[in-house]
Amino acid sequence: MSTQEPTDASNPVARSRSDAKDVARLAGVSTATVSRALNNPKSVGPATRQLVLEAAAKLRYVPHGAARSMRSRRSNMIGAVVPSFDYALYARTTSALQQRLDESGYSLVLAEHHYDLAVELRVASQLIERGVDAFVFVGLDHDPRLFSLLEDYGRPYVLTWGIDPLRKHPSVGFDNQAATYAVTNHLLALGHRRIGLLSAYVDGNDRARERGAGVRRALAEAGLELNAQHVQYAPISLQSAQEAALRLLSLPTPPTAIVATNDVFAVGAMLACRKLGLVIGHDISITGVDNTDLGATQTPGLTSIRTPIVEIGLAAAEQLIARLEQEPYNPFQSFPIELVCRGSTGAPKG
Amino acid sequence: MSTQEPTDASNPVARSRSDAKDVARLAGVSTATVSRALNNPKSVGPATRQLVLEAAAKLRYVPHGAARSMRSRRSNMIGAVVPSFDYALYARTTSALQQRLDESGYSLVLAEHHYDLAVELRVASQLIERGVDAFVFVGLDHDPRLFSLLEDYGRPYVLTWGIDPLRKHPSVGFDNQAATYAVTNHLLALGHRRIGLLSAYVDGNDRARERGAGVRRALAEAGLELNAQHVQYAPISLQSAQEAALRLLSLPTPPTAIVATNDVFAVGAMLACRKLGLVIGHDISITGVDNTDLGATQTPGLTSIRTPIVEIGLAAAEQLIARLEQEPYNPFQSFPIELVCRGSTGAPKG
DNA sequence: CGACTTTATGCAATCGTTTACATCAAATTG
DNA sequence: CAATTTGATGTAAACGATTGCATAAAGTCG
Repeated sequence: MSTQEPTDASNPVARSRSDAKDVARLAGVSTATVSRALNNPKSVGPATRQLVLEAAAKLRYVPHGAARSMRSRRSNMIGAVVPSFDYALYARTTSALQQRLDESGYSLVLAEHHYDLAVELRVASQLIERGVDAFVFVGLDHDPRLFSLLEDYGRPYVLTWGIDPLRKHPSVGFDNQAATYAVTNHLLALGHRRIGLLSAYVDGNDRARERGAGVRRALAEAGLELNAQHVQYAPISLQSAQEAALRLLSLPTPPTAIVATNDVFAVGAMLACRKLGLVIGHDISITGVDNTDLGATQTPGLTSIRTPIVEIGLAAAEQLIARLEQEPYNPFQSFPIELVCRGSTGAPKG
Repeated sequence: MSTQEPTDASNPVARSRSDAKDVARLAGVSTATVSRALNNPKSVGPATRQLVLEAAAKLRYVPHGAARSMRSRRSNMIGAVVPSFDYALYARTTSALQQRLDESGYSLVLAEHHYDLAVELRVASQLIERGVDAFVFVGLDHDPRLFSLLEDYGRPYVLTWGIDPLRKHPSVGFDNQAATYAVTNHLLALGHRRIGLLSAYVDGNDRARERGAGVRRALAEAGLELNAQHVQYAPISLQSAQEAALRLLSLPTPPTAIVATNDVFAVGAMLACRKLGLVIGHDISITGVDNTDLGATQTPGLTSIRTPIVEIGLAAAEQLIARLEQEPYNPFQSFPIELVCRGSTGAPKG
């Protein structure tokens, strides 16, 4: 080891570790050559390279990333800021993202904001401090200061789960409005006329807003409209979705079908129906969005929209990697969605 | 800005940003004072502090973490290495972990190893390179070289989802064996004698191994044993669990109850039963472990074991923070579990 | 074979903080 | 009030890589 201070007992982290100097000494070369042998192998002679590689292996040398990123201004870390992990969806997208990044030697730094755009701004700044090279965000709604920050610090980013209609911010996703438009038309075709909407809060949540708009558009085209009483908002949890659905179902003239803006809400609604003894798919129809296992395994199965959960993660990773490595990339990527019909929808009872 | 190079066009990351020198200049102090004002406020005069804070705010100063961790040998990043995120469980634990870390100013760096301990070793080394101060791992089974690496680089760590029986490695979790022991006894009490086991592969997976052992122990105490034919192993996915369950159920004398080592397997088994037209809770009983929403919302509800999913994440975070800040901590923490009975279990048909 | 190119390597500056040490003014004390 | 302590600030040396530039050795060509 380079330094032999009396092992710094006050710091539980720092410890003996071999550095480039140690490797250089053992290999009988300079630290410059060590760096080159490791990062740009073809720039050193084959014999030297071999020597360095062996020395590095023998010393179990792990380069000091902070030192590297200080000089090279790159950390090889990507930050992902998602609303929440409890929501299995973002976990799956993030998993795909992480895998793809790992393949290219990048690590993922993760943060949640729990649907609070101010928190999002704060954690993004924290991640810049940690040195992440680029960002993945969820959704199109963000604090304008977030974009200034990213601009100031020159950090590439990509928005996910939606496509920026103004084509101002690179984004990968799909048409959220089309998702609920499709399920609503499906319900209309079955004969439903009184349709309820179970939605996440729309403030700062463009996905929820668009999904609500999809319902309204489909209804409008059928000459109907969404009764204000037939709309309920709730935080994303089974429990609160269930409560919200109960409110809908206890109305004097309850809807014959409930469109939920995601599968969690839909399953919450199913719980409410079971509690009330309603036969799902017969007494009432329910639809979700995202086609998760949670919905698919219900009895009856939940009619839903397959969304590009994994594709979004992969595409986001690939776009950022391409940008960081100065390769061509497609800043706007939209994936198709698909209606998946299961037993939770049927003709209205009357 | 300190440097005014012709904006380095070859690097998509680096850009203009203000540094401590800029803040120092604007505040009319030295960089040392800037650092002190920001990190150890009471070590500078109140007027100076104010001046520095204002300058920093005006310049939207974000410290350069790499430079800091280079000098101070701390990155304030914690690494979490989990098997997979697709499995909602680890996502929830990680979410809790992330939140608790965030509260104390730490960031979470994430990696998955997909049940491959060699990959785990590789990503851990990668995270050391990124400079993480401490680690969270899942489970007790690890490559011995992982521990040498952590030792060499002096990185504190905590194992989760199990308690090291040898008390060698700090760990927070619960008694996995007790979980399946409890459900098996529940089934035995209902009168079941032919019990099947649906398990994850046990290689490198102590949780699965222990959960299998719990079943065997309960059976042994009842003078029974687990028929080799009645054990099926599968990767963790609904699809493969369903297939494995179908194999169990197509035996000449199929089990009257299936203990799954987790809820995903159990729900997979439920799908298999539905496919065969078996009435769950009557023709066959099924149990899971972890008490997830996926199981709880099935019809009938899945009998399962509530495990400390969130508690583990919080405790892991707290232990590591305490260690990093040289405060007392409890290296071994075991949480209670609880049997949750629902409709998926009942007396055997015969 | 001399002039010139190419290739491999070393030297040393540099990245942006933190922090030990030096300095100086103000406050405290016998 | 001189001596000494205290507190606030500045100076400059780290931290461990990367990389532009210099240099030396080897290869090329007319």
